[in-house]
Formats: sequence, structure tokens, C-alpha cells
Amino acid sequence: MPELPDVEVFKQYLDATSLHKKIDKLEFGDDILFDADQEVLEKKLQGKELSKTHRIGKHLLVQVKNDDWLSLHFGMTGKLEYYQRNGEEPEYQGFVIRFKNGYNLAFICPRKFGRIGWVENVEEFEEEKELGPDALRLEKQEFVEILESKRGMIKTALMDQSSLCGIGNIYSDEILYQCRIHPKKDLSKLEPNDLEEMYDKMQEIFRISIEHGAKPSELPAHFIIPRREEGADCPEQNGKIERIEVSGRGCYYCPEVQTK
DNA sequence: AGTACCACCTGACGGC
DNA sequence: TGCCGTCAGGTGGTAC
Repeated sequence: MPELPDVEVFKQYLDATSLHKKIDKLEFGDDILFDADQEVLEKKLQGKELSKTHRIGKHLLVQVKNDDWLSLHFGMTGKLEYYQRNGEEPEYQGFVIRFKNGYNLAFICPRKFGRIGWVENVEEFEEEKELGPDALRLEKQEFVEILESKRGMIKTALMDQSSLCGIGNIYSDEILYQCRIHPKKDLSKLEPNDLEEMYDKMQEIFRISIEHGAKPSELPAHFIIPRREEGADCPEQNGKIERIEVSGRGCYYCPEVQTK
């Protein structure tokens, strides 16, 4: 699930449910999920409240009031769930913040690829993680310059978090589908014009997706994301969706449409 | 710098 | 029903 639009939706969800509430206690799941020392987290969070959030690519930072940031990365299957503490708890809880109001905010992580950390300096965090500018916040000119300076397959470049961050496997497919560009197209063969158009499409795709809660089933009919299946009908022409491998990831595209 | 592979984990699904 | 292979929207490391 969690690429830029998903994480933006998580951010909005956390903002709407979990800010400015007294934290009672914490629960810790599997150790493997924690980059930060659990005792440090206890000390930093217990009795405090969350004051604001900041998304950087696929990372969500959550500020503890008058202190530093909790960092959440969702891996492939992570998500948030805010629920009343009275009955059964959700499965796969990796980290739970129990508020004094009787509600919990849980970091759910079945596949354990997610990570929870503590960040004292946001700029240093970006450097350590080698994150390029956020794909939703960077300007068009910067986007074009970054991609013009790279070589190789366009899909791989879009997913490289050190160039620009937030785009993952499925949204790179969506961007290239809507730009009618083949995923393996060599970057050096694209015109600046193509990149400008790609920036506009990317912004539009993110905006629309976030508006729809980043749920594949609720995306507009012209999106390819809901049809990630070999042989599915292309939304636009008579073609069938095909699956190929691009840098080790499953890539879905329409050979009829993506001829550039 | 770019690519190809492997590893980390667990669940779902299709074939036999 | 059970076992097996494959796949899944993440990143990080190695070697060429």
C-alpha cells in the first residue's frame, strides 16, 4: 500500500484522530520493527501528546509536543488504525499508542518491513536516508533537472528515492501509463517536454489519488492501478495489460498505449 | 552510475 | 486437505 499518496492519507488520518491527546502508555510488537530504543520511546511519549505531522516521501514524521519526531515507515503492508479500546484488538500490531481517552493508535504491520524510529533533526534524517526532494512538493523545473541528469530506464529512475522520494512500484506504472511511455524507455531518449508533461501528470495523479483515499477500487476509470493483472482490459484502448519485470519488480503496462 | 540478485518477513492464491 | 511455488505497493547490501 504505502507510497506517497497512501502515506499522505495516513497523515491526514493521524491528524484527524490522534493529535493533542494525552498518551497513557505504549505497546511494542516485534523488536525487528524498531530502529529506536524502546525505553527512549517510552520516556519521550508517555504522558505527552502528539502535536503535528510531516510527510517526506513515504516516511511519516510525528512530532511529540515540545520535543522531536517519531518516524514511521510502512514497508509494504503497514498502515495505521485508530480504534476504541474495548474489545478485540486488530491483528499484527507492531506498535500501539494508548491514549488516556480510551482510544489506541496502532501501527499495523503484517509483513514486518515497516520501521519505527526517533528523529532529532529532520534534515539529518533526510541525509541519512538519502532522500531526494519530495515528489509532491518539488517544482517542475527541479523535477526536469533531476531526471535529465540521470540515465537508464525511466521506471527505475522514478522509483529511486535518492533522486526524488515518494514514488514506488505502482505509482510509477500509473505515471508512465498516463504519459504513454514504455516503462523501460531510456531516460536519455526523452525530451524535456516529455518530462514537463510527466511532472504535470504525476501531480494530477497524486492529487486525485489522495482525494480518493488512495484506494485502488475508488480511483477513476482511466487509471491503470485497479487493473494490475495480466490480460486485464486496458482502460483506454483495446489492448490487454501485460506484466514484465523492471529492475526486479512486477510492472504492469499496456503495450498498445505505451509506445513512446 | 546503473543493473542484477539476494535478503528480510508473512499471507494469499493457484495447481496438483 | 495439504504441500509447493509464485507473487505482493518496501528497503538495503553485494558484486559486476
